[in-house]
Amino acid sequence: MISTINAPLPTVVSGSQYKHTHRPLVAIDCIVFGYDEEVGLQLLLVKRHLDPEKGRWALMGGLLDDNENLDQAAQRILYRLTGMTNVYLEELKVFSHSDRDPVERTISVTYTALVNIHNYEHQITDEFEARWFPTSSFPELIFDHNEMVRFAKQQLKYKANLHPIGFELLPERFTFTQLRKLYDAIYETQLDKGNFRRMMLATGLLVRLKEKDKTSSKKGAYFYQLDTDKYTTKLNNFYL
Amino acid sequence: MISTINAPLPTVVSGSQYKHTHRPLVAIDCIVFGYDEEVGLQLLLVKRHLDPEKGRWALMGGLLDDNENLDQAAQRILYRLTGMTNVYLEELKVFSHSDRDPVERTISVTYTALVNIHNYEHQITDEFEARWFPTSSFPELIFDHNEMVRFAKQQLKYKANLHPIGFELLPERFTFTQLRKLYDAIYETQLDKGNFRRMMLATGLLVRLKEKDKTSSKKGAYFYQLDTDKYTTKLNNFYL
DNA sequence: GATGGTAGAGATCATTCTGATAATAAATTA
DNA sequence: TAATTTATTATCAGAATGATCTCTACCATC
Repeated sequence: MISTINAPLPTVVSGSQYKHTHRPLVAIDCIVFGYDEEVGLQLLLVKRHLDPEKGRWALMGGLLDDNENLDQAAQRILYRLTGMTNVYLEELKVFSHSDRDPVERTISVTYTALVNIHNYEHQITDEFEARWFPTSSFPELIFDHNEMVRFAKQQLKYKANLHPIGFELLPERFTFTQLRKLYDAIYETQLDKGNFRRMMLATGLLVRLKEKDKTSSKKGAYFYQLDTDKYTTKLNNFYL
Repeated sequence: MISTINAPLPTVVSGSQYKHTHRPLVAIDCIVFGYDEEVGLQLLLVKRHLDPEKGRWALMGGLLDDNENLDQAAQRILYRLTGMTNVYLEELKVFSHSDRDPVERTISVTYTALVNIHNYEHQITDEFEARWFPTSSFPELIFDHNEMVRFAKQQLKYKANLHPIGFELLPERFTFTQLRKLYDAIYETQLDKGNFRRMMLATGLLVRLKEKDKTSSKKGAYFYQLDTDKYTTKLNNFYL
């Protein structure tokens, strides 16, 4: 049996506050994945700017403020530490081990995002030395941030299986080879060209453009583009 | 652009605390689903025992204490309000709208569980008037608890699609008809008998017993039992 | 004791999906 | 011209799926 099972229940209201002494800080940590064809799947990190562990690499994190919910806090924190705006962040999991932060009891709500690195090339600020690292090799992180990243990577593979996820990571126009290489990076494998093409086409989410990409082949590969309408309705209806 | 995006970042450490004034309460709310062949899918609720909204129906909720993480808090709270022990609780989502609790800023981490009602028939205490309600019609709940239940029901359908979930809801020995009726309840549909049997057998998770259930048929239906070893390894390997 | 009802347990069949492999197409280079 | 590279399409066998039907055991009733 767990040790705290006999701890007291919260007591009744006094005035306009609950009688409860334990008020932890609530933090948000953002795990942002990007993709680059040269270096593969990438993870965005910043240098921590406060003690303890000042100067070490960490996820983009901050504390929940008054008058904002967690989604808003995640947006704000990511913006203040990296300059990125309009990132689609999704709640991942709460990390709440009682001494995960040595300074003070802090629980952390993690958020994940997938972004196209090159869309933010010029937007990312240098203030906190935000930098991309390959997901296969990045520095040791503070606190339990390593565990957070491990969990997020698992979740990414899992979701990519079910959702036609990952378009966020590519340029607006892309070839099948580019798309397949992205999936290869996520799964750390090599998918079959023909079958991958058939599978992706079967979703009906791709629109073939007239132009071809001649950079990586002599024949030239058609550019494709996401049918954003179908894509959003598909994502939204997924839970039905 | 969101309104709080220019709010301050957390400041540096002073002594052994972060300089941050906003310390919300952290609550846990448990959404427990049960199943009964007579009445279908059920939801466990308790009468709220403190103001405001005292006496109204609510999810089993409480506040996070020192020296416990959220998983432990969820176990403790569920035990103190219902008497249930050893329930497999899973984190669902954090609800954090800044005025979701009128008394004081409180964020709530929700947990879900699936249990076999009849395993807890005698364990559930009367102290907080815990009661089962059909998921199709239960009383209006306090705060944002209705929204929490809605979200949990969606999630349940979604997961039942992918995982061979739901065995928690049945007695240890069950017939195919019982199992199918449970899935019918979750999906609010009528699945085909033959195909359902074939599908479930294909998972290799069921063991046929020698005995038959004669209550609902003259011929008698074989009892089946979950191969718990295979089941747990399957669940654990799902994220790989 | 023949008939029909009921619920369990399988069988069958057409369709689709999937993985693997091969064939074709278009351009470049040796 | 032949070889090479990458893109694209075709083919084929096996698995999975949905719909429908058959068969079995038992009971009730005429």
